[in-house]
Amino acid sequence: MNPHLNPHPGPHPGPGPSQERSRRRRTTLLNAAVALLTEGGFNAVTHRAVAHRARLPLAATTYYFASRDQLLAEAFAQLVETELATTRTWITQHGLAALTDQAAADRTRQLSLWELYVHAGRDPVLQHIARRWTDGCVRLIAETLDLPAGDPRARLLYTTVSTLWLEHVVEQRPPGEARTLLTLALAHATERTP
Amino acid sequence: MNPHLNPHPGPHPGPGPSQERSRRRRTTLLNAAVALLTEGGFNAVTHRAVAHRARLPLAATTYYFASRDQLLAEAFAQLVETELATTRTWITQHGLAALTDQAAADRTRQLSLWELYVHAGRDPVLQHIARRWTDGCVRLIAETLDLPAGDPRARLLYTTVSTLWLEHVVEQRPPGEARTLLTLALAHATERTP
DNA sequence: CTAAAATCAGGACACCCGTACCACTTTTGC
DNA sequence: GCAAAAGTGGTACGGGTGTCCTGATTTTAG
Repeated sequence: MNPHLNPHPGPHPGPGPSQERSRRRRTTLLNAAVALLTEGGFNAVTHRAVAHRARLPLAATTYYFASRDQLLAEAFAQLVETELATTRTWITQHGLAALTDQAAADRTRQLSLWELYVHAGRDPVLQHIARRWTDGCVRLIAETLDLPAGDPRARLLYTTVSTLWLEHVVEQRPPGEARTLLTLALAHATERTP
Repeated sequence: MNPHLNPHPGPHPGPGPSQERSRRRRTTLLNAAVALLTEGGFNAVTHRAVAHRARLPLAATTYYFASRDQLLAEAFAQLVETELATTRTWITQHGLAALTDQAAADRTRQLSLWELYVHAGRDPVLQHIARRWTDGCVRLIAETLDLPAGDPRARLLYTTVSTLWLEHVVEQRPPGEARTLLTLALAHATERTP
């Protein structure tokens, strides 16, 4: 009776048929979701809002993503990758000591990143993306300081950076204190390298 | 025409009339909101859920709280005070070095606390409650270490504690590494006090 | 070319939400 | 005692949401 009996429509795995347009639409939707996420954060990512942003019909979102949660998870993953890349170039251009100023640059993006990070505490699927974020940041710091992977000093320095980021994004304190604390932590991490 | 023309009904400021029962009901609602918040976090706090939890009719929530946002704000404030008190007694009982184990004790409560903390980045009303949380924690650490208020070492130590808390709550890593990092940070903060 | 599979698009369903309304009872001030 | 104010509770409204269904259209495979 039904023309297609697929319980979950969606694009089939493997080499799909009309991938050209199809994949483009999917990434368009994902980009729209990320954009909405960074602007209005979390609650702004609805099927309707994403579809409208991508100039696609409502059903497209349910067609390409099994559920809103999966859409949110992929958007979170992409956000993490983007932010890691941004931070990497920031470090090479301005150095570690200026890390606190980076959060000032794109506050709204960091805000939604932390929003999803905390939300990962309730969703095991998001949890490993959250770990990827932490590990990525620690690795970035370790590489910059020429420390071996897993060195507790890099790990410790990151804990300070992380809180300073989060506090700036949430509490919007004047950036002076953050800079002071960061240089202090940086001194601790590098003063005598055994 | 209307028996009461109050645009916002609610209990009037000042010494209300039948305060006995009224105030009790209000705190009952607030406690229910906090309970729901710590269990299901954020989205679980709806007018209906709170009223049902408090075994009160739906209209009670809108009667005692101008809006859901205000209810959430008061619940957040109470959660912060409760958590600060809990942390204070924990420190006096187990010491600073065991702070990371505290997050393990009541993970869900800390989770919702951080949820609202991040949400404060989008709501100026919640922002100063978030500051109260940070300041309270730093003050607690400074007092324990006998450092003057505003000493950057206490502030720096808190940045580490904060991230370790958050990471435990979100990523659920094994607590061993957290303990190691905390003692390391503690050593930095206390090794030579000028 | 043709039939099947994939994709598209619009609408509809069922649910939950915050809040407002309104009749009713209790308490308060005089 | 008595009006007015405060408190109470059941219900309804309007809006937004995720998801599903059902046709029409396009693309692929033989």
